[in-house]
Amino acid sequence: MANAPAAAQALALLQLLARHAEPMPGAAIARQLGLPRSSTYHLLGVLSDSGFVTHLRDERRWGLGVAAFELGTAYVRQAPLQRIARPVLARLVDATTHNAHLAVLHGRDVYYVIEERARGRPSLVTDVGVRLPASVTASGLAMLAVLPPVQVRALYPDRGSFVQRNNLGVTSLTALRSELAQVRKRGYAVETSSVTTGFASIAVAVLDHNDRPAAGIAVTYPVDDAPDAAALVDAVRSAAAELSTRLGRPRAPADPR
Amino acid sequence: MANAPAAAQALALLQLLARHAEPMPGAAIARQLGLPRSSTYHLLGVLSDSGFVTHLRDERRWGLGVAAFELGTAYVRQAPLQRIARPVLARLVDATTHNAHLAVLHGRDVYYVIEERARGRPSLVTDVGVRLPASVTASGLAMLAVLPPVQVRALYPDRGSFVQRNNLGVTSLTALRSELAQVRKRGYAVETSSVTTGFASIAVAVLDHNDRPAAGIAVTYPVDDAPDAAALVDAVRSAAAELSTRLGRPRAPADPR
DNA sequence: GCAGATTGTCTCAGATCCGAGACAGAATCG
DNA sequence: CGATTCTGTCTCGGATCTGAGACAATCTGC
Repeated sequence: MANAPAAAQALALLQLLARHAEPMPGAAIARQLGLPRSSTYHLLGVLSDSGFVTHLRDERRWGLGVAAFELGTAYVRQAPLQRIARPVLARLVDATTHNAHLAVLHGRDVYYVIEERARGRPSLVTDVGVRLPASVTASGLAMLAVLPPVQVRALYPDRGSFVQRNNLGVTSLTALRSELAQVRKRGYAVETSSVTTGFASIAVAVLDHNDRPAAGIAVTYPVDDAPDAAALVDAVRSAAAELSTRLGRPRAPADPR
Repeated sequence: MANAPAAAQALALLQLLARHAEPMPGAAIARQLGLPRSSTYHLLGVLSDSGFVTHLRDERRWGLGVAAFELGTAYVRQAPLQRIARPVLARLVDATTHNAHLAVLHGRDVYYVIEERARGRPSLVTDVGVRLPASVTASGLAMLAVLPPVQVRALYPDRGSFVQRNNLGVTSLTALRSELAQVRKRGYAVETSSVTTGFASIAVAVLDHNDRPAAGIAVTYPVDDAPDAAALVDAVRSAAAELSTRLGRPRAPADPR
């Protein structure tokens, strides 16, 4: 399918603004998008007419507008991912008898969108609406592992970007990269006690049709249970593959060697 | 400025999806946007490639994607409106000695993005992050009053759309329209005790360069204080005009006759 | 206060896109 | 089970856009 280049550029502009902590000057937007200045101001005009972008005239900068906010909250309300994921997680919970959850990557955080509790299992901190640092969660590591390295680097520019939890979790980009290499090698991510002391998680990324992480799916079990990890891995992987397929990805994630 | 029609259409598509409670079939999207089917699938392709839209293949529907979510939360994080509004609200609080807040319209709710407390005044329910039904708040009424009537009707399709608070607030579209007509006539909105018993608010909409409500700005005072309402109205109106100008609107809102 | 830099607007023609409609596959209906 | 409808993909030429660069206004630095 051919592109609608102006549409793609407008979306890229929005994503550029979303990645920055502050509104940006028009020329910086053009530069970072690699667009002619006239085309950029053209797009900014279209985006501001529809409310996606706000021109802060006195600061001579451009930032996201209320329509961007509305889009984000409509996503949460409409919950397209959850609609198809909920039955998948319900089956995963039934099959494994452990809690399962679904999270989306959100900057350096994960944001939990489904928490499915197994019968007789305790509620966990990974409840819907909660955010946790991606680098200390299995879901987060699974998703980070399938991002291009430059994007991981952009997320973690310095040691100050890292947050630990329960005194656990990597604290440098080198350590993170090493961790992510292991995730890729295994085909799944794990964490033990860094989210909830005494609990461990196994997670796999759910990939969209462009092989980007749409979500991470995980099960959490008490360390003392010592369950059949290989069986859990298979179950989580199957669930992730099913979700990917339903999101339009042509095939399941490659099995590890 | 001429249009980039594909960009504008892509944004319109996103807003259409945001307005619907559920993902939509491709042909329905085309129909409601008044676009040729091939152009619509074209745009859906661009939008799904960038993650703004998700194709739910089994349901044969299209819904918002994770990139939409990221945009919304980037808006909240970046807070372009708050950046320029905060000093304006601080001055408003100083000048009036009452609490002031800023809210954005969000479907049938208002969402509070700034709460500026005056010295010696109590904290109110209208704290940052809180949502309240627009029809029971002064800020909400002020913003609804500047929406086109068809948009107001779309927000409130039936009596079930209305929510009261403290047994106050309109409960029908006819009553709402009447209320909004009064808001327009006065040039500001008021509510008494429908948000917090014993407190009243005066609000004015902050308009963007297309005369759409970017936010509502309000002061809240105890009813028993019986402050100089005309002075409060002037102060709120000035603050709203200042914000509108900084958002690129050419002139302040017209004074009422 | 002035020169230079930056921001934002505008023009218009060569380059490129958009969309009517054909087509194929899948789902629905009787 | 076959007909009909719906979904999604694809082609290609007439219609329209994109972007180089000129210009004006504003800001910054000296």
